[in-house]
Amino acid sequence: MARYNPKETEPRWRKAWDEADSFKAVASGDKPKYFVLEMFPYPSGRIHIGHVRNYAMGDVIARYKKAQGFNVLHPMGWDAFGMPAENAAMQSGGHPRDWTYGNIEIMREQLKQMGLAIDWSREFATCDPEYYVHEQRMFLEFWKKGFIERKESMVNWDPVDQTVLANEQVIDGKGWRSGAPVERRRLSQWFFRITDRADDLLAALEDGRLAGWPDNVKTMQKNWIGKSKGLKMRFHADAGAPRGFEAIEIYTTRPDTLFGASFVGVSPDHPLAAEFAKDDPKLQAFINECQAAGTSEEAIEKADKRGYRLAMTVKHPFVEGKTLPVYVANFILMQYGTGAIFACPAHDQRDLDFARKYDLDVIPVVCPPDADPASFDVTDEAYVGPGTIFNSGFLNGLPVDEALPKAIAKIEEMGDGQGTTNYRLRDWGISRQRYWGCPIPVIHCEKCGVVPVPEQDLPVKLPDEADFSKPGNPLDRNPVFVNTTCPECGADARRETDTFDTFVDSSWYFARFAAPTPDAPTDPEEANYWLPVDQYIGGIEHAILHLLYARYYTRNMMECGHVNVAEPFENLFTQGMVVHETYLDADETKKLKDRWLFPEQVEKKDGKVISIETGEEVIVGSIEKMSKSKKNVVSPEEIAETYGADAARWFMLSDSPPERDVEWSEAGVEGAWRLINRIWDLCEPNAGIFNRAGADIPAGTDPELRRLTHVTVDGVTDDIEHFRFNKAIARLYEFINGLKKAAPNASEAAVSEGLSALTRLIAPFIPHLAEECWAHLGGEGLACDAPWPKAEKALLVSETITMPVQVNGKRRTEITVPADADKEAVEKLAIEDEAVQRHLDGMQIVKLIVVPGRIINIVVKP
RNA sequence: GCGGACGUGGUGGAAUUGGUAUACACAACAGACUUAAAAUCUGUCGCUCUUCGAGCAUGCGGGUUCAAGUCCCGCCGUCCGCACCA
Repeated sequence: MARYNPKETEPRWRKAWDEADSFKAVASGDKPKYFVLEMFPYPSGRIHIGHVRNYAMGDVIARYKKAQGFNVLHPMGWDAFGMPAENAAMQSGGHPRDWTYGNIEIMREQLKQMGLAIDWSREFATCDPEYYVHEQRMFLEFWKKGFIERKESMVNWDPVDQTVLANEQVIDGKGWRSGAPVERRRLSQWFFRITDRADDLLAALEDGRLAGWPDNVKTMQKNWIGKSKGLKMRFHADAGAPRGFEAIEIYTTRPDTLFGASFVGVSPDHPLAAEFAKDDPKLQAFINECQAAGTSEEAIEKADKRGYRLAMTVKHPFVEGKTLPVYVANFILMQYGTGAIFACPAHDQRDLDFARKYDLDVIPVVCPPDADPASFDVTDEAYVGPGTIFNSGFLNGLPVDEALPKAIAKIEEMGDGQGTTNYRLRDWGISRQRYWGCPIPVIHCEKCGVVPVPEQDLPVKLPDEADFSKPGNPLDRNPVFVNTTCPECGADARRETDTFDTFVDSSWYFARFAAPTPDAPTDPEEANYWLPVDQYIGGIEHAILHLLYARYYTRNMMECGHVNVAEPFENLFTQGMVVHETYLDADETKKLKDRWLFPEQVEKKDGKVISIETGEEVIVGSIEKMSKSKKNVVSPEEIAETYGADAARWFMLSDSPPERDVEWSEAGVEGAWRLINRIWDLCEPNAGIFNRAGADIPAGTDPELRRLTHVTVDGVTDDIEHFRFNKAIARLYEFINGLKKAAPNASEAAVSEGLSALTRLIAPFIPHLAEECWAHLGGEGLACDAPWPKAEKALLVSETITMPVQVNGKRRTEITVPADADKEAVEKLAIEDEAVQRHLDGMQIVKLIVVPGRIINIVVKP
C-alpha cells in the first residue's frame, strides 16, 4: 500500500485551487453572501501556531459555508504599521518598511502553505499608501463633520531617549530601553470623539443588535463604557484657597453618602495640585512620585494609597460649620469625572484605606438591612450594599435608591451642582509620536492655525528617510517632510509629524476588503453587498479596544456614506489564546528586553531549565499569550515540514475547545498524522467506488453503518455551526473507526455513502487530503466545490435505547428498552432487573423517577 | 486595584445544559506481525479495598435537589483586558 505523501499531494492541490480560482469572491449571483473574517495579523516575522489556530478556524467556516451553498468572501491582509518595525530598525539599522514588507513576504508564503481558502486578490497592507490615503481622506471628512477634536492629554516621556513610551515600555516606572525614570508630559493631540457615540455604542450592546456576540464581550464593553448616573457639584472653599480655586468641582455616584464625607481629594494631575505645588517643593516632589508610576490606570490603582494634605479646607454642603480637609491623592484619576472626589470612607473601600492611613473620620451613613443603626460600625471593610440612610439629616430613613435623587435635587436647589450622566469611556486619542504609522494630514500655520492638507495633495506619504540612530521621532528632524507652505495663506508652515494610532488602520480594513476601489475608501454598492461581516473571528484580547473602535469608526463611515451598516460584525467568535512559558536569561546586568529566550533556545534537564547556549539555568517566567516581544513563540514549520499542513491544521483544532486558552504542547501531533494515514488507507483500496455504487440504497441495507454515517453528518454539521471543532473531530474519529470496522463486511453502496460523507466532512479541516481522496474515489470536480452532505432524519433514530438505573441516586445497572416504551413499561423493566432487586431487598420504594430516554431513579428507605 | 473568563485521570479534553463522570485523543504498559526496527493491529489504563462486588473522586469548604462537573454562598489558583503592544 502506498503511503500518503503530503509533500507531493499538498502543493499539487493548492495549484489546482489556484488554477480554478476556487476562492475568488465576486459580489454577484443568486447565492446568499457570507463574509468570513479572521482578525488580520501583524507581520511580526514568521507565523506561530497561534496564527495557525486562528486561521484554521476561519478556514473551516469559509469552506463549510461554501459547501453549504453560500457566496463566500474570505480575504487576508496585514496590520502592518506599528512599533515592532521601529524597534527592529533601532536594533538592526534597517528600514521599518523593508522589515515589514520582508516579513509579509515570508508570512504570506507560510499562510499559503496552510492551504487556506482565501481570495488573495484582495490582499493589502495598511502601510500601502493606496490604503492609508483613504484613511487620511476619512480623517479630513470626519474632522469637517465634527467627529474629531484637538486637546491635551498625558503621555509617558522618556527624558533620555527623548521619546514617548507606550505603557508596555514602562517597566517599574522606568523606560525599557534607557532605564531612566519616566515622566508624565502634557501634549496637544488629536482625538476621535467616541464619547459622543457612547450612548449608541452602549444601546446596541443591549437592544439585540449584537445578538451574535458572546455575552462576556458585551459585558466587558458595557463596563468599559461605564455609564453612570451621578452628581457634579462644587465644594466651596472655607480657608486657604488660591485665587481661582474658590470651589472644587467633584463628581460622585454616591451623593446619598454626602453626610459621611470626611475629605475632598484631587488627582495629582489636577490644576489645584499644580497651583499649590508652585510654592511647595514637597508637594511637587509628591506629585512627581505619583507621576512616575506612568499613565496606565492599572499602575495608578494598584499603587499604595497615598496622599498629601493641602493647606486648604472646604465647607460641607449640608452641615453648617463643618469643614473638610483637601488632599492630593494618588488613586484619583484625572481622566474620570472631574478629577476630584469627595470621600466617604465608610462606604468606599479605597476611601476607607486612605482614611485609616491618615487617621480621618469614618462616619457610617448607610445601615445594612439586618443591622441596627445604633451599633452598626465600619472597621476594615467598607459597606457598599443597599440599606437605609442614617446620620444624615434630611436623608434619614430613606433607602439608598431614594436618597440618591433627593440628595441631587437638594444640591441642584442650592445651585451648587447638577445631576449628570458620566461615562468611564474616554475620547480616543489617535496621535502617536512615531514614524511607522499613517501621517496625520494637517499643516500647522502660525497665522491660520491647524489647516487640513488639500484633497489633491493626498496621500501625505511617509518620507523614505528613517534614521533611528538618534533619539526622537525621525519625522521631526526631517526638514523636507516638515517644512511646507500653508495651503491657505501660502506662508511657511510646519507639517504635522504625528501619525495615527494603528487601531485606526484596523477599524475599517474589513470594509476595504469588501469593496476596494482606487478613488474612495469603499465602493459603497459592493460594500453594502458584503457587509456586515457575517462571522468575525479573533482573540479575546481584542474584546474591548479593537472591537469598540471598529464599531465606532463604522458609524462614522456610515454617516459619510461609505457603508450602510452601523455594526460591522454580525457574529463574533473569540477564540482562546495559545499560551506558552516565557524564559528569561538570569543575567540581570542585561536590559530586560534583551533577556527573553525562545523556547528552542532552552532545554529541560533534571527538572531545571537551562540555556542551550550558555548552559546556565534560566528563569522560567509566567505562562502568557505567544508574542514576539517575549519570544515565547513556537513555529508551525517543523510540524508542517514533517507531517504536512493538513496534520498541523487538524492537530491545532483537535482536543481543545476553540474558546479556551491552550498551553502549547506538541504531544499528540503524531496522532493527527496517524489519522491522515488511516483515512487514506480507508480510501486507497476503493478507487472509483463512487462510480460503481448506485445513488439509491435499498432500505434496510447495512443499517448500523448507515446510521453511523448519518449520525456523524448530523453531528459534525451541528458542531461546526457552533464552533465545536474539537467535538467534530472526536466524532470524525469515531466515524473513521466504525467505518473501518464495518467496511469489509458491508455493501459497496453503504461503504461508498460513508466514504463520500467522510471526504466532504473532513474537507474543511484537512482540505488537501479531502481532494486526494475525493479524486481517488471517483468524485466529480473538486472536493472544495462539492455540496455539504445531508443527514436523513429517518436514519438517525435507533430502535432501542440504554438507560441507567439508580437506586437512591447511585447508579446500579443499565437496562435496554425499546425506544417507544412507555413510562410504566420502563418502570417495570427497571424494578425487575436483578441488580436493582439486590438493592431493593428489605426496602420500601418512596419515589420512582423516570426521565424519558435519560435515567431512572428509585428512591427507597428501609 | 477594577472588569471578564477558566479550573475534570499521567496529559489535552467529553458530558445532549440538572440525569450513566472520564466520550475522543495523547502518553504509558502488555501482546501479535517482523531477522530487527519503523509502521500497523489487539488488549489494559482515575484512586482505594476484601477486586465476581463495593467505597471514594470533577481546585478547596459549605448549601439546594430524588439526582450537582453543571445551580447558590464563601475561599484558592491561573489566564485576558485596563485606553501609546497588536
